[in-house]
Amino acid sequence: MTAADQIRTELIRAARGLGAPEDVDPLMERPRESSHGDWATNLAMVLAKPLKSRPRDIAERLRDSMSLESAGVSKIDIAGPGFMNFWIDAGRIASGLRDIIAANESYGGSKVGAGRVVNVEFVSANPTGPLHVGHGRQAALGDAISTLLEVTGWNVTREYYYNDAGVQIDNLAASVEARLSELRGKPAQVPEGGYHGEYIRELAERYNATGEGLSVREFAVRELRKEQDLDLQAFGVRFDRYFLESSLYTEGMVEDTVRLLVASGKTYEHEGALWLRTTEFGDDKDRVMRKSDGTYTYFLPDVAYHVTKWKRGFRRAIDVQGADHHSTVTRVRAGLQALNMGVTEKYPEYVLHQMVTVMKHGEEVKISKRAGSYVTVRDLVNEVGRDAVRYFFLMRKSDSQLIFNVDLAASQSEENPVYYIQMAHARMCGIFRVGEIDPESVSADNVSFELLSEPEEQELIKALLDFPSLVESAAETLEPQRIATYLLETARLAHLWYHKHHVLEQAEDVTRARLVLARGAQIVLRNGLQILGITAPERM
RNA sequence: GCGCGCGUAGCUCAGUUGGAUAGAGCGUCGGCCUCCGGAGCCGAAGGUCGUGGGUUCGAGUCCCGCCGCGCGCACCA
Repeated sequence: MTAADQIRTELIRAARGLGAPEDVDPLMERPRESSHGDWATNLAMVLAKPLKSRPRDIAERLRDSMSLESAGVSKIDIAGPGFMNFWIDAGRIASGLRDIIAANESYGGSKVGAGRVVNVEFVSANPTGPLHVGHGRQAALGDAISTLLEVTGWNVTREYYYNDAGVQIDNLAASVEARLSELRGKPAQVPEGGYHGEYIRELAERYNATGEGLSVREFAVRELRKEQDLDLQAFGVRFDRYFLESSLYTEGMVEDTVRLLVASGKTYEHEGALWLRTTEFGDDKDRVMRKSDGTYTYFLPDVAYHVTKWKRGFRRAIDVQGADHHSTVTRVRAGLQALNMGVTEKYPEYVLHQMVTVMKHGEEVKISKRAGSYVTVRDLVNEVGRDAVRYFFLMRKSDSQLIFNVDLAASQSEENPVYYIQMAHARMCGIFRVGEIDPESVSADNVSFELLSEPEEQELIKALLDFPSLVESAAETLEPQRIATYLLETARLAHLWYHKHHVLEQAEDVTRARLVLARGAQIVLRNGLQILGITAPERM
């Protein structure tokens, strides 16, 4: 049990003694000001109303009835409007390192997910061209969110939905056919809404050379799926399942969904089209399901697809998408509600991300050679490396626009946050290498933790001990950028400590204690990077 | 026009889900340093948190109006 947990328990006991409600749940927080102690609670202010007393009076009575020697509390102050500030012995704080060493790879994780299943769908690009930077942001986000859920005890399925049916694929096929026709000496126009990138020409050439007995359409989709898989591999993202939109048609799920929606009475015919009353579920206008030409709009297969998620047992599903798709949110949910099959209202959850702008030498980069009108994920990975691309995509919260500074991402200097964090980890490894010590052999037994009392040591240790609660809140809010920010700050503290205090060649008990701290920092930095899908090199 | 998102230091952005005197990096100014692993370290200046109201012990954070920017408003995805 951590010192904070002990204080909390004791606070609850004391508060009940004063007649506080049964469900009293004190909030423990770390004051940002060090003169406010190591832990603080606002409990006395919260209790002011129910107990009909002044916060400061309540705080005093709480203090008087608490016994906190075993938690290592050395002082309690009452400050401001009624905050209670707790000071903990330096040695007691440092002894928390024991948990880090013991947990090792699993430090930071928890079991709050309790093994429940969750489906995380991301990237889901149309197989109509190479992946662009927006897909890259989704890949980094989706993968990090998945890992966050995994380390907090969820059973995650990473899923990719291929829109391999519908109008965009028709456009793709027509575009390739136009280039093919050119190759064969008959000039042709790429159709309206078609694709113009260099890769379309390449596809036509390859089809012309081999073709392999496939239609242009089949060939193009197959080749582009292969290419997207290579992009994702280069980025280090793996999926557990690929779901093909076309299978929804071939297995009759689209038809089933239409039938069930009609049966629900939430549909009507108008001007030859079939509409769904999505306005009954919060949409601003009703939506067409089946067009007057008999084909379906995209949103119907989307609903059918999410029905399969529900039927496959996923009571929780998360979709990571670009914010330009945000209008699908109410529609898909409305469709699921209209089916009246018990799907929860907020199903699926959405993580929407804003646009990515790529900057190089102070100017916006808009085109790639192969894709023509946009920058691809592979361009970025080739230029700055996988780790930097991952970090830069994850350093901002998803609903902020993101400027990707290629020059900074590529630089091998401490101004580059990825390099800075990895360097901190490598430095910790360097201590063990120079000292010829196997880090796995570092033990917290018989260590004099009170020797880790330098301010830089205490700051670093507190940051390391905050890691598990940070991971939990990042997982709960689906916000990996919190991990990115935390790692940068923790790396800074590790660098500061490293510069000021030497580990090796000190008095033996000092060296032993500091090795435990170096080991703790190494573990936390490594585990944090792992959540973001970034490597933790041992030397740089 | 309607919907969603964003607006925090000169620049790029954090802000633990409502807490105390709003933080970091870069840049600027001043001063040290050459250290297990590399130009690193210390300090200073810099703010009406877009704006006007509201909610309460307490608001950058929640609610409403306005301004600015982005995205979306198809029988496209």
